[in-house]
Amino acid sequence: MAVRSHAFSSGGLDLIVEVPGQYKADQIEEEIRHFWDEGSIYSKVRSLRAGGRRFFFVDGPPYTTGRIHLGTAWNKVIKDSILRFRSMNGFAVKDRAGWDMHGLPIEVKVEEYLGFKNKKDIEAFGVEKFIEQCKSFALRQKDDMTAQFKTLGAWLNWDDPYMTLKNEYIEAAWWTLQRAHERDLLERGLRVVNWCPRCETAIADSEVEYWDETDPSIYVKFPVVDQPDTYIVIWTTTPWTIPANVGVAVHKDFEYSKVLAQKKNGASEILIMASDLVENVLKEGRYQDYEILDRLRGEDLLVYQYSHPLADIVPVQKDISHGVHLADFVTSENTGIVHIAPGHGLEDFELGMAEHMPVFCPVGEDGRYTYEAGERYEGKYVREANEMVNLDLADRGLLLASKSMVHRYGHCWRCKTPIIFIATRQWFLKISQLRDQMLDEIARVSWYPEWAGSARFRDWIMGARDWCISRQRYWGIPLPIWICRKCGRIEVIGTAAELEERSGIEMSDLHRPGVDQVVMSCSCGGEMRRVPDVFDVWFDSAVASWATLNFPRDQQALQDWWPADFITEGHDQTRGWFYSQLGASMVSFGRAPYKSVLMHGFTLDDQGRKMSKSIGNVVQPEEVVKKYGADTLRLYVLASNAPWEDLHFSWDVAENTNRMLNILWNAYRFPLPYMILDEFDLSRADISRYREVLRAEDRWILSRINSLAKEIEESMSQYQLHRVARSLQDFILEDLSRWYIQLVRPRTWIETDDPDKLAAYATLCHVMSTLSKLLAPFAPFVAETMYQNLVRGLDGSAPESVHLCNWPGHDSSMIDPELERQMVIVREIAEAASNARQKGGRKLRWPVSNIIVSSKEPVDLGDLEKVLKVQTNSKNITILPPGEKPPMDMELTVVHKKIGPAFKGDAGNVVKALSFASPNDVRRLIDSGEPIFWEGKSYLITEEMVEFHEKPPANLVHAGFSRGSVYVDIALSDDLRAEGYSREIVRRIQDMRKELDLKVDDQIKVSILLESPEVLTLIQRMEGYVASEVRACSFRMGRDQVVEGILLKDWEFEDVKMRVGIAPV
RNA sequence: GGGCCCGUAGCUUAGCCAGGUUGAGCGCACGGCUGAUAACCGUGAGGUCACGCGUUCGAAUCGCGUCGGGCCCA
Repeated sequence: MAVRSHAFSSGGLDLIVEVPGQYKADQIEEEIRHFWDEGSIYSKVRSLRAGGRRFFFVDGPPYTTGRIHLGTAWNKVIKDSILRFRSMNGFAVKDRAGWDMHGLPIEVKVEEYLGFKNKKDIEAFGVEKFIEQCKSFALRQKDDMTAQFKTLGAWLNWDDPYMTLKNEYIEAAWWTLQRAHERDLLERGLRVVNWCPRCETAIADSEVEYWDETDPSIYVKFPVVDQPDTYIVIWTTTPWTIPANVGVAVHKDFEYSKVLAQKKNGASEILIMASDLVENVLKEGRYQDYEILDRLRGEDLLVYQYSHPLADIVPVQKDISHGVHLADFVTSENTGIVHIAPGHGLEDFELGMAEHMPVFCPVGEDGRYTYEAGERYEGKYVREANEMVNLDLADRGLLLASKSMVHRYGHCWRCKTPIIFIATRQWFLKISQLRDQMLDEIARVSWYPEWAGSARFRDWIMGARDWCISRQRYWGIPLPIWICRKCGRIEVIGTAAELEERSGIEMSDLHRPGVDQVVMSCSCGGEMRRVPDVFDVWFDSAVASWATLNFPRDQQALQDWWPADFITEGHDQTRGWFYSQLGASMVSFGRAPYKSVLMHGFTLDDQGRKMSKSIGNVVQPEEVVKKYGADTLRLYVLASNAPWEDLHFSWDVAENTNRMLNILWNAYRFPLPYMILDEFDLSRADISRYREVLRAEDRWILSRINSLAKEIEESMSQYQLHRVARSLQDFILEDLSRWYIQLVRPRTWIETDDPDKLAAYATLCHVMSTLSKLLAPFAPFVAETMYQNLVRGLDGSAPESVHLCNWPGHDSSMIDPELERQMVIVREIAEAASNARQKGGRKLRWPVSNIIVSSKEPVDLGDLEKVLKVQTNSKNITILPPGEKPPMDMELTVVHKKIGPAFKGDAGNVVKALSFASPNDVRRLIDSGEPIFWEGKSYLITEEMVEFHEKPPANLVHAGFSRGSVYVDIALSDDLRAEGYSREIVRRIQDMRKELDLKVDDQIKVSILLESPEVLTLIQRMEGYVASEVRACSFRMGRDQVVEGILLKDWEFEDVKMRVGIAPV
C-alpha cells in the first residue's frame, strides 16, 4: 500500500492520506514534535487562550539531578494532561516550569568532581570558582532534563522557566525574609541542630537519613556529692557527649532505688537507678549481690548533686554544678535516668533552657572537640573519641558496663556521614506561632483525595515546629541579613534595588561570594556585614508561587494571578513543598498559596517495592518511551490507578496499553483508503446532511462519543485521571473497534455514491475527529496525527492543531440512553449467539436461519434488530413474548425405584418399553390412563414412574445472556449452504488478492476448478455475488475448468476441494 | 513506636464512600474471523476478596485487631 507521508503544512492539505499499517509511535511522535516546533504550536495555544479565565498552575520544581525518573515523568504527565484539558476549555493557563537548583546535593556533586574532602578545600579553591561550577552544573542538568520532559509531550513553559538561581528568584526569597523580620517572625537563636560534620552545616530533619549503626552502649556512674561511694547511674550510646554533660533527668512518676551493690571482689557501692531496672543494670555490671536500701520518688532525687566524671579532664566542668531534673521524655528503659547535655541533644537543650542549665558545647563545626573540652580531647573527632572517653571513665572507676549495640542512627542524606547534634547559632522562622492559622487555611483548600488534607497534612501541621532556615554553605540563596558590628542592629534587605540603594553597590549576581563583600553603614555609624549563611534549600521552592510571577519585581502579576489555582505533587511533599510553601506564604501574605492540591503516589516496581539501584528494579521513563512511545507511557500511568495511589509499574500492562493504541490506529486508518478512493471531501463530511439516512448504529456511536465526553468531564472535575483514561480505552476497544467498525465495514465497500456509505464516512469522521480532541490532553501525539489527517486533511481552515481546538464538550441532544441500553442488549445477544454457534459447530461465515431470544422481561431492540441480524449472520431474529420458550423436545428418564416394586420381574421390560416409546406418547398415555404395550403385555405407567425434562430440539443450540436465553437454529437449507460455500470461496480469493498485494479496487480474472457437482450446483446461483465481492471482471468455474492466472492455489474447506487461479487485469 | 494510604485470579486491577450472587485485561488452553489481517474476536479454566474477631438477616464493602507493602514522622 502506497503511503504518502504527512507534510503538516500550515495551510492544510485538503486531502486525507493513507497511513502505515502499524502504529509506530517513535515515527509519529518524532513527526509531531517537529510539527509543533516548526509551527510554534505551543505558543499559539497559549496566546489563543490569553484572554480566557485565568488558571494559575505552579510547577513543583524538580531538583536538577540531570535525570528524570518514572515518578517525575508521571508527575509531569499528570500536570500536562490537566493543563491541556484546562486550555482546551478556554482557560488562560500560567504554566512556567520550575527548577530547584541550589543546595547541598549539587555542592556535594561538584565537590566529588573536584575531589574535595571538606570545606577547607572549597575555600582554598576559591568560593567564586566553586559557585561558578555549581551554577554551570545546575544549568547543564536542567537542560538535560528539559529535553527528557519534552519527549513526554509535557507542555510547560520550558523557554522561560523559573530557576531558583536567578536574581529575580533570589529576590522573592529575600523579600519573604524581610516580611518575616517585619512581622517579628525571624529569630536568631542558639539551637541544637542536626549537623553534618563533613559538610559543616546544619541540615534539616528531612535531610536526615536513618539506618543501622553499631555504637557503644555504656552505663556510667556519676559520683554523688558528699555521699561517698554513691553514684547515679546513666546509660548512653554517645560517650563523646559525656564531656558536655551538665545534668541528669528522672521521671516524676517512676520509683527509684538506692541499691547496695556488691562486686565480685567483695567491695560494695551504692547505686541509684529506677527500681524496675535494678536487676538488669546489676547484671550488666556483673555485680554479685545487692540489697535495696531505699525507695525514692523521682522528685526525691532533685536534692542530689553529683560531680562530673571527667571534671579533671574538662576544665569547664569544675565550675558547673550538676543536678537532677524532672522530664517527661524519660522512659523506663536502661537505668531510668537520662544524661543531659544541652549542647548535644534536642530534648536536652529544651530541658536545659527551661531549667537554666548552661549550654555547653565543646564540639566545633568540623565535629572535633574544641579547646573547651580540655587538652586531652581537643582536636579529636567525636565519634572516634568514644573509645577514649570510655577508657577515661574506666580509669576513674566510673564505667559500670560497656558493650556495643546496633540501632538506627541519622546520616547526612548527601554524603552519608553520621550526623551529630550540636548547639549553634541559627536563624529561625517562628512557624509554630502560625500553627492555628495554618490549620484554618488548609481547611479552605480543596484536597484530592480529601484525606490528603484533612488527615495527612493536618496531622503534620499539628506538629509544626520553628523552621531553621540557615545553612553554613555556599551554593544557595544568601541570607539577606546584615548585622552591625558595633551596635548589633539587624537589617534584612528585600530586593537588589534596596541593597544597591543602601550600599551603593550594584550586583549582577546575588550569590556568594560577591554579596559577602557588600558592607552597609549602620545608623549608629558602625559597619554592617552580611551573616555568612545561605538559605535552607527548602526555602527556595517555598516561595515558588510568587517567585514564578516575578514578584516582588512585578507587583501586578501577583494581583492578577496569585494564589495558585492548582498544584500537584507526590505524597512525600506533605512534609515538603506543600508545607514549606504554606509556611512561607503564611509569613508573607497570611494565607495559603494554593486553592487546590492533587496529591499523587509513588512509582514502585510490579511487586510494590521501591525502585532502587541496589535491587536493580529501576525502570527509566525513556526505556518505556523508546519501546512503546510517549503516548503509551502517558496513558499507562494515567490509567493504571487512581493518581493518589502508588503505581506498580508493569511492563505487561504497558505493552497492553500500546496494543490498545495500535487498535486505535487500525480503527483510525481503516476507512482512509475507501474515503480516498471515493474522493470524500469536506462538502460531504457534515453529519447534519445525513439526518435522514443515519442508521441506528450511527446514532448509537454518536451518542456514545458524547457520553464519553460527559464522562471525561465528570472525572476531570475530581481529578480522577484513571477514570478518564479507562473511559477512553473502553470506548476505543469496545465501542469503536470491536463494534462500530465491524458494523460499518460492509458500507465502505459500496461502490456508488450511496448516501448510506457517505453517512458512514461522515459519522466516522465526526467520531474520529471528536475522539482526537478527547484524546488530546492525554495522548497528545496520536491525537494530533489523527486530527491532522482527518480534520485538517478535509478542512484546511480548521485550527492548525488539535491543541488549538476547543474541548468538544458533550451535546446532550445527541445522547440517547435508551439506544445505548438497547445496544448493550444487542451485544449481549450477539455474544451469546456466537457462544451457541461454537457449541453447535457452526462458524460465523455460515448463515443461520433464525435466532430465538427468550427472556423473562420484554426485550426491545428498537431499530437495532437489523444490526443484530447482520452481526450474528442470521436471516431472522425471533424475540419471544416474555416468559415464552421455543417448542421443546421432551426427554424422559425412568424412576427405577418406583418401577421395580410395581412390576417386579417385568420391570426390565417396562424400562425397555419406555425407552423405545417417544416421551410425548408416554406423556399422553399417563394423562389418558392407557397402558403401554411391550412384547404382547400391557403395563400401566403412572406419574411417579417417569420424570420428564425439556430439551431444545437438535437444531437449536442454547446459550445464556443477562436477560435470558438465546437459541441459534443451526439447521441448514440449500440456500444457506449455497451462501456458506460462496463465502468460503470469497474468503479464499480475498486471501489470494492479499497475497498479490492488490489494491482494493483492482479488477481480477478468476478461474476455479471444483469437482463436487453438489457444491457446484449450489453455488451456481451465487456466482454473481462471489464475482462482485472479489472484484472479478471474469469469473469461470466448473468441474473441467482450466485454472490459470499468476497465482494458483489449492484449497480445501468443509470436505470440498478446489483449485483457484487469479490474475489482475 | 506513631499518622495516613494500600492488600481482590499467576500478573495488573474494577467493585469499597452509600452492605445484597466478586467483574475485567494480560498470560494460559481451545475455537472463530480474514480487504483493520505480522491485526482482530469468542469460549473456557483460574478467587479462603491478606488473616482474625465483631456489627448485621446478610460483609470484599462497616468497626476493632494482626500480618505484609508504601509515604511521612519518632
